[in-house]
Amino acid sequence: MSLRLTNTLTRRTESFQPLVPGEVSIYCCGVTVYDLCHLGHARSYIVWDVLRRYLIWSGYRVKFVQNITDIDDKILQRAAKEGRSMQEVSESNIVAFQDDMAALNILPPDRVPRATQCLDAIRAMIGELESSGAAYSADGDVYFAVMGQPDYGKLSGRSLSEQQEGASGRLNSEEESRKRHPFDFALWKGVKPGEPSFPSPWGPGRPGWHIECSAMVRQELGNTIDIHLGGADLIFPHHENEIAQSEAANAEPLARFWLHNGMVNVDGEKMSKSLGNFTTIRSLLASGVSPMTLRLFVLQAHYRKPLDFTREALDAAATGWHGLNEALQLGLNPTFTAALRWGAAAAAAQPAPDPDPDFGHGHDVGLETSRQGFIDALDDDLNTSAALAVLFELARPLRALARRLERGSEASGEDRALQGRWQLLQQLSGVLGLELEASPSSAAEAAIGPEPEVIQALISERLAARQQKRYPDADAIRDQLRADGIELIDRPDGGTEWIRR
RNA sequence: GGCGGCAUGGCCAAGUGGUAAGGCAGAGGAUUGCAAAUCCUUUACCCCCAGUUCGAAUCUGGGUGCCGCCUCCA
Repeated sequence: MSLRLTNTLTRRTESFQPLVPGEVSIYCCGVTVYDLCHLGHARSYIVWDVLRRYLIWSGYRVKFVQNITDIDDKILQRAAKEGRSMQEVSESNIVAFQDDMAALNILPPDRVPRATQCLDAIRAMIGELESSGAAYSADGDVYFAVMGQPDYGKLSGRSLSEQQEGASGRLNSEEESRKRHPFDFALWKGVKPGEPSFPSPWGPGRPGWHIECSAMVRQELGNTIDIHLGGADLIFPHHENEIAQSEAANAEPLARFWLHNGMVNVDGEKMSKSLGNFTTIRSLLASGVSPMTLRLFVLQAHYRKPLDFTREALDAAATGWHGLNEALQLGLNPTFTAALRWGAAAAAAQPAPDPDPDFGHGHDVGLETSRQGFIDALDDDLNTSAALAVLFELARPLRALARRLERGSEASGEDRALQGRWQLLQQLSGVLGLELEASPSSAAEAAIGPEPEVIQALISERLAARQQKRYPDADAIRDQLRADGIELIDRPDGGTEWIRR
């Protein structure tokens, strides 16, 4: 079996084969940088990051382009409100966006074109569309004429005739009156007083929203790309219009596969900047939600379905990630690897660039089954939920082992034999971008709570109480330490360990 | 009004014809002075009605509820 993806264009799940064998070209619609990114953006980019990592892991050479819209009405509004220039607003939000993406372990795109840096390509394409009659200019604006495109609406499943009535009610603004058809959209907007502008054959102004993507795709990746990505809210009008422009200009299909991710909902409603019901990525991270928890939260649902954002679901993901993290610690924590005699090879193991076809041959057959289960899951239209189930099953004994070692147990020969399982878990987790984080007992958290000397003193006190069978006193000490986040573990040999929780 | 999607246990969520993955939470047992951890066991009339079929959560028709897009939005 091979990768199958649900293509919005055909409304079917189809077998994916790139145009050029071994190479995949991907364009992903990026953000308009007028504000910080929220969980909805995180979902989208996490999901596409997994697609990209999976393709790379499968052996493809992937070229991944993602734009940044740095000129737009909203940015101008924000700039006016804050007394800053459009560039200042864009720049600060671009930096914040890139920080957020890095924090979420999302691979940076190969190319990140910005609208303001692609004006030549944009103007060239508008010029072509105007010359061919696909677009027309009107009072310094240039509009795309949808009536000239017989297949307009093929992505979103709308027909112009059916939509006309509903749309006619919006013919009120000055801009609308310049359009020949209500669905016509601006390729170039003539400058208005007080706005920044760029020169063009149609007079000073700035590009419309949709044209930048068409121009960038052609410039960076060519006329036809393998996969075009974006949120489901972009299907209409943005992607529909991209198709119209690109295909009118190039006379070739824009993209072979159109993939769209579902929205993040809050109380059953879409999280969005305009509704104001959003939680930004950085506020989530600042509130103590780990990046990997966020990834797990997102990947537990199928990418095309709506995902409800609730505190409970996030907490469940945090606990779930904690368990996976414990298993991943096993091969990367020097104390554990020493106990298991796994050696440097284990610590150095990284996700392999390709699936190892020999894996499992002469090894644990169960591991090969797991590996294949993981591949089958992702091949099935990126069923990350099913892929995670494989990871959790791989992790279960590793996690148990890590906990036993943490509590001072000796490693058995059987434990040492789990190295291959750990390596597979690490490799597959990496495909989902789930990677080890500092353990909770890291230096930062160790600074909180009682000093080790104090704890030891209390443990001694408790030991005395236990020896005298004054159990209520002993338990009082346990409870007191627990309130301070310290858990006591009595070992069979009579010793007492403690860990911070 | 038009187009599209969704409804699975306490919560989240896979599963598209052969009686239901996984995560979180819960219960019982073993073990422990008590704990912790570990191990074992365990928790589903798949929104409703009708139909197709030997057999349906899964297909068809109808109904109900919810959501997205049709204006900027990942």
